[in-house]
Amino acid sequence: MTLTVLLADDHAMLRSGLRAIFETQSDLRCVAEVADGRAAVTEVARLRPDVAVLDIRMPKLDGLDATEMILADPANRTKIVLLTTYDSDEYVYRALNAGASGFLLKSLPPEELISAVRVAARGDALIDPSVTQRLIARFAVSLAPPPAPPELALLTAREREVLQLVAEARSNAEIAAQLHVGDETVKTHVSRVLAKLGLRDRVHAVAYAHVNGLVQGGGRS
Amino acid sequence: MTLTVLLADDHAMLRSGLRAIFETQSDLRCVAEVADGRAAVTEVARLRPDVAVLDIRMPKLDGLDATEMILADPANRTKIVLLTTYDSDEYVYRALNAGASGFLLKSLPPEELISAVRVAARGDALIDPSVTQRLIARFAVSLAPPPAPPELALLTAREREVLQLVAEARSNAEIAAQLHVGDETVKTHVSRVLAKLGLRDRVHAVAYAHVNGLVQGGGRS
DNA sequence: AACCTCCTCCCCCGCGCGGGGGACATCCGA
DNA sequence: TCGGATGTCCCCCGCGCGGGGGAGGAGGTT
Repeated sequence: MTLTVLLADDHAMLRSGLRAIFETQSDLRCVAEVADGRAAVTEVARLRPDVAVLDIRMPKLDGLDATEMILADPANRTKIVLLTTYDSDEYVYRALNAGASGFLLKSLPPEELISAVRVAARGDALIDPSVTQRLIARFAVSLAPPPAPPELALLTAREREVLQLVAEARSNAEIAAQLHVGDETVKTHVSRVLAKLGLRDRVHAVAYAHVNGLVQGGGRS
Repeated sequence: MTLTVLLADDHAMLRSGLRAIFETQSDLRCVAEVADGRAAVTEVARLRPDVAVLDIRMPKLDGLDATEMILADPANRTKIVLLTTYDSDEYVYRALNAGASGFLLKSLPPEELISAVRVAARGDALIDPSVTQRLIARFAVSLAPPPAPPELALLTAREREVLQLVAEARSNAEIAAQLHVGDETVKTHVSRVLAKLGLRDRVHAVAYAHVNGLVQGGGRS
């Protein structure tokens, strides 16, 4: 399986260099070279390469805008690896938001770039280590799971357990069976949960649980 | 300049394997091997290695807790590289929050681990590509709404509208008022939605909507 | 014209659900 | 030792809900 690569950089010399590097790898094939972002977008749409390596600083359309345009079209399956000389936080932020699969500095050893292309092609992502450090510091906070609302502390362990099951749309009878208790017991627990959390009915309970991240998949965010 | 490394894993075999790998590198020296997290903490404090490679699953104290304890002491300049077999999001979150300089899966090729140790030693950070991808996805929440399930196409515009409101735990009467129609109409819509989506009742509809990201703040995820 | 989809509204009927009570057991801390 | 919290089970009652029908009108295609 050979991977097709598109190269976009406004310096012909750098393009030749990268192309030479890629050609040392039997499984990589450089199918296009372009000198600006607009050409990158059109050529990606035409050739559908597996990976596009884009410089950020380019004429007409910079690498970030090109990334956004390429990934905005769901017909494109091309993975984007961005190259830059300067690792400004702003660049990184936009690149990740646009959905790039790689953010690398030009100071990176060539063999790392090769490996990054393969990583991107298989659907994973790679960020330059010097950037990763700052990224961790800055966004570890934003990964924090939604804070558990304080009123949850009012619930007993059993009640939280029941709430979990209610959130999964289980009926009282199903919950009773699963917990090996009578359904009247479940009704009592549910009633207490609703009273303690100030919810009207189990429908509100389901929404509450999902909004507050008490359930998996839910709520993605 | 030779880098000193501490190795922590509860499997002696894996330790030996990693040690052997490190010893192929002239600039790396494995100064200690420990089998649990508590020993890792004390040995790091005693030996002050440049880098500590910790397995996450360890007796007494897991790698994450050990990382937190080590980095909590400002006297330690040791960088932490975490190893794990499973890349649960919870692990990643805790690792990054604790300030680890590396988060790698054991499936990683050995030479990558070597390079990760050097990266960590110079103050940068490296995250396993397969994890990075999800990290980016989570970071760029706005651009990664969960793909809408195909059966949603079966719904008419009105029905989707009603489903939205159902997902927000609105009662039929409330929905009727908001849409300025009779409540019997709403009942019809809800019935059609349930039938088309194969859901038993509105409770399931609420869970469905949240799981599939039809509501804001659903899922966490 | 006939036909279809969609939105709208109406009927009856059964049932799960939630609130209002109460009861009895265990465990634990005052 | 007494009480409080918790978990378990039971009663009755009202009601929102969902399925089963039916029906009319608007807007579109054939």
